[in-house]
Amino acid sequence: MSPTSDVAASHATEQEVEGVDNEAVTKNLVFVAAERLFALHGFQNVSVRDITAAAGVNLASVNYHFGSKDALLYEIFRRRTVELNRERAKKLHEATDRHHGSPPVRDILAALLTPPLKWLAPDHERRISLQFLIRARSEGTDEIRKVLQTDVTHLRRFSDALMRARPDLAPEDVYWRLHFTLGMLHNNRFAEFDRLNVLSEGTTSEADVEALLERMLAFAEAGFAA
Amino acid sequence: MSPTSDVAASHATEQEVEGVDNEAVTKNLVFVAAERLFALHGFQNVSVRDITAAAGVNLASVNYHFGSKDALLYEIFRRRTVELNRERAKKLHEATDRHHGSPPVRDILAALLTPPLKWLAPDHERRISLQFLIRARSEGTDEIRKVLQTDVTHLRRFSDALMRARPDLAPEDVYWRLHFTLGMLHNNRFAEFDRLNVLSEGTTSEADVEALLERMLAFAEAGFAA
DNA sequence: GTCTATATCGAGATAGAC
DNA sequence: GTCTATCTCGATATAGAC
Repeated sequence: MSPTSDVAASHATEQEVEGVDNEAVTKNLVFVAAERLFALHGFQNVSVRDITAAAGVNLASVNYHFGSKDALLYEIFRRRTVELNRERAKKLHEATDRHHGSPPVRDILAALLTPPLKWLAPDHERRISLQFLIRARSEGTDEIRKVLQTDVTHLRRFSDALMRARPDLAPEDVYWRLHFTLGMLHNNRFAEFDRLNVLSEGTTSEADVEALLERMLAFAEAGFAA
Repeated sequence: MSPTSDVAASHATEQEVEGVDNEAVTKNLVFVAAERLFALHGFQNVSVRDITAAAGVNLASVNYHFGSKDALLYEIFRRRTVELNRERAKKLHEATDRHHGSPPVRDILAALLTPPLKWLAPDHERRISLQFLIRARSEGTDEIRKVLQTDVTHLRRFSDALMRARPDLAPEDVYWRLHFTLGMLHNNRFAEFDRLNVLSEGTTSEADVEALLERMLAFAEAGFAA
């Protein structure tokens, strides 16, 4: 059912569909262009003009479709966060089922790290989204930082699971080690990879995300075992 | 030799000294205020007006003493980076002497992590400087990021030492694990601590930097041993 | 709904008085 | 050297034509 398959269809319907589609298309163009530019250059270094120019839409589109530049940033952040955390929760759930209620540390960490690492792959559709999320965490608006601080229910699933896996550890040991693991994850920024590549003279390649995930899991699992 | 110990001294000399001192004082007031505000709120969220108001000096001071807001940021970054890396290099040197040329992994990591962790102490003079440096790493100007990427000689001392300590590891294993360790370090931002405190319901305290250093060293050392 | 033109604001930088 | 007043620019947001 291509748009041209039935040109004789009612004119009114066609206009309606076109209108709705165009609006959705424009809004999405803005969303995607903004996410990309924010991820690459930082929120404050990208103007509404940059965004609309890159998206090939009108300057007023941002305010019309999202209300403000801040609100646009927030909407991107929310959508991608929900998306990422849903993947993580699904993997944690699967691991819990596999192990009849209490998966080992490695499986819990894998549920936490695999989704973002998959997003990091050079050809992955969400590659730029991950960079956006990492940036938003420290460069975002007050509203975003407020959400990050108060909404920790997502993380709690993982700390709870880790405590069940390691009941011998004091809770604060688990929290700190989870903090360290997240630090490793959030350091996966393009700029940091570039720096690492300079240091290693090109021998480290972040393109092989499977290998990188394995390295991170091994490092973090050993840290938890200590 | 306090300034009031010899009020009968030559008037000309006193004026000269006062002039020089006042200039140095003003410049330093700007430097310190800017470092603090940048560290707390981010480079882009702090205006020259904010800085001069906080420092209690004139609006034109930033441009007069530093040339521009960017140049001010750069000067703070350079001074603190040199300061931090000097402490680290000294510790690495001492460890190398202690172990007759090739210190173990733990001592190398301690040389890398102890100086910044000491700075993190609640009553430490450089507490805010560390937050500044962490922020500058991702939020700084292009010039700062360029320096970070090209000047890796400081880091190379540590990767070389680690390779000597673990000649059995492939160089890229060392580079990646160093990258992970630095990720842990750079995650020590106030905002991340706050979030961790919410998650742990106050049981994690970053105020005890000795304990935090020990935790980080144990985690990273285990990661290197894997 | 879309787009142009513009209002409004706040920023960094600076000229010129003292 | 210091400070006030101001220049200039670039930003977001929006009014109003179509």
